[in-house]
Amino acid sequence: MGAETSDAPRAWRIVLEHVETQLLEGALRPGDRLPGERALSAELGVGRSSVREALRVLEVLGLIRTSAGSGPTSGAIIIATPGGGMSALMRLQVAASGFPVADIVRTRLILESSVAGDLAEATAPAGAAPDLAPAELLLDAMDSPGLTPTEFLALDAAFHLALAEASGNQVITATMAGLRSGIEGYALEGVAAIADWHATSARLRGEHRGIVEAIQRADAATARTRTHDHISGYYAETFVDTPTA
Amino acid sequence: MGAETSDAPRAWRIVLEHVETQLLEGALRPGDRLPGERALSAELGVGRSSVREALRVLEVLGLIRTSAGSGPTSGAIIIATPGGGMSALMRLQVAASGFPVADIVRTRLILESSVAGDLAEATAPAGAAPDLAPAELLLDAMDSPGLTPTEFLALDAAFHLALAEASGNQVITATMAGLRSGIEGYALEGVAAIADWHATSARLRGEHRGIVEAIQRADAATARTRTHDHISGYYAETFVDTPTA
DNA sequence: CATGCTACTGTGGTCAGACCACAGGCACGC
DNA sequence: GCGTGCCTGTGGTCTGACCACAGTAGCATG
Repeated sequence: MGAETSDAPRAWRIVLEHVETQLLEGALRPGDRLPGERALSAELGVGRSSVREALRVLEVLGLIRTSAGSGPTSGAIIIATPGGGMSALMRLQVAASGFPVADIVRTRLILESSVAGDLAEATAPAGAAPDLAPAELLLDAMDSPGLTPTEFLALDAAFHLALAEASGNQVITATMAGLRSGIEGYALEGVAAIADWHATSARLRGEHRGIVEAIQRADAATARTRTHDHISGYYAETFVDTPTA
Repeated sequence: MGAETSDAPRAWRIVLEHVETQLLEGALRPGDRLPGERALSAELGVGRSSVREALRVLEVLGLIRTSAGSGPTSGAIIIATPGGGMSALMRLQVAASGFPVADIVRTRLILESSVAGDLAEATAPAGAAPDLAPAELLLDAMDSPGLTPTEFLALDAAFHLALAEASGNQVITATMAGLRSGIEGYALEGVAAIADWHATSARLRGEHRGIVEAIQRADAATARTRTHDHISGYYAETFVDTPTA
């Protein structure tokens, strides 16, 4: 059977909307399994290839996880891991010149400063402090001598992400993961532009400690400015044209 | 030919990475046409269905636009419209409970307050003011009596987006478009929870004017707090549990 | 009766081939 | 010179086939 004769929205979109509807109705929840591709195909009256195109989209967007074989863990399972989809989106948009790197950095500045400030404010009432342990573990790991710049940057990224996670805001966490992915390539290139990596990494480590310290001291204003300066300082060192806003 | 025997990453991913590489190398730029599906299939040694799965992903992510027929506008053309992909991602993640609505609202709060403040700061040096005309046109449109709540909310969303666009940050613009899409359904439901829509819409209109006024007065602090209060106030009215942070 | 192995079944992954609708370009006829 | 219709190439879709994989049920064996 060829293309639909009448109005016919694209077949794969039918599948996508069907899944979205099921999700909204609560008929499908994280952890549930989708019907098999062949079943979905028959149920919706579209070809299996169209079903697969829709599933591929859902997979890239971090909505489902697919695995072959049989048993309860096989098939397409609803998950909700926004980080992956966000990363793919940002990476490709940067590659396609849709997202200027400077805009990504500016957005990081806004988001991360805010996260640090909120974390500090949440620390105010003693006892209700957010959990910074994961972030501090990463700081310790970054102190280990002999790290290559690449390894260091990976830990650096993980540290910033750990702060976002500590804030408990999943949207911000996923967005930051995506932003970071989008400029990962540039960050690695930027290392080459740094004259004295040893000095720079030492400074970065110190700044990280300073941010955590300000948060734990419940000093929101300092946490914000230190975060801001930390990020803009790094990009000022690696890029010629860096946003200062 | 069936599934690959050896390690073989999934075929569609090969296509995706191929396009991404071409993009990064500059071999493919916005406006360019991708090779036809059949050509790509032959070139990369994968089936056409696999090529299509990859193209579908790129399409949903806002990287390409496809159209049938012949001529220079047919085929898959590189575009970079991040808004669409971001919207799809957010909408589906909310549907799948990956993104709590409260987190989206909190993120809006951060982003939009910051945008308003930056806009005000950019206004400081006379003459270099950002272009708020599109936003003001929307405000005028919102003054028209007889708007249904749905129409009003659409204009409201467009107004907030216009501010983001005025800031010139494409990442923030796209992200805000996505955030908005993610909670669109909730916003519409929320209207029902409002006792006096007439009074509420009048208040919203006034708050919008106030934000623009503060920006034009280059009063960043006021622009920030007014934006913050505007957003959190609206959600406080429509939701029971609204973030106040 | 307990245990280990094997064949089966259902799942996604992939490919090949076919047909359709659509839109531009070209050649022919007027 | 101009208009009309065919031709070709494009995405869009479907069908049918096969493969690799993993769990499971059933059989054979101790």
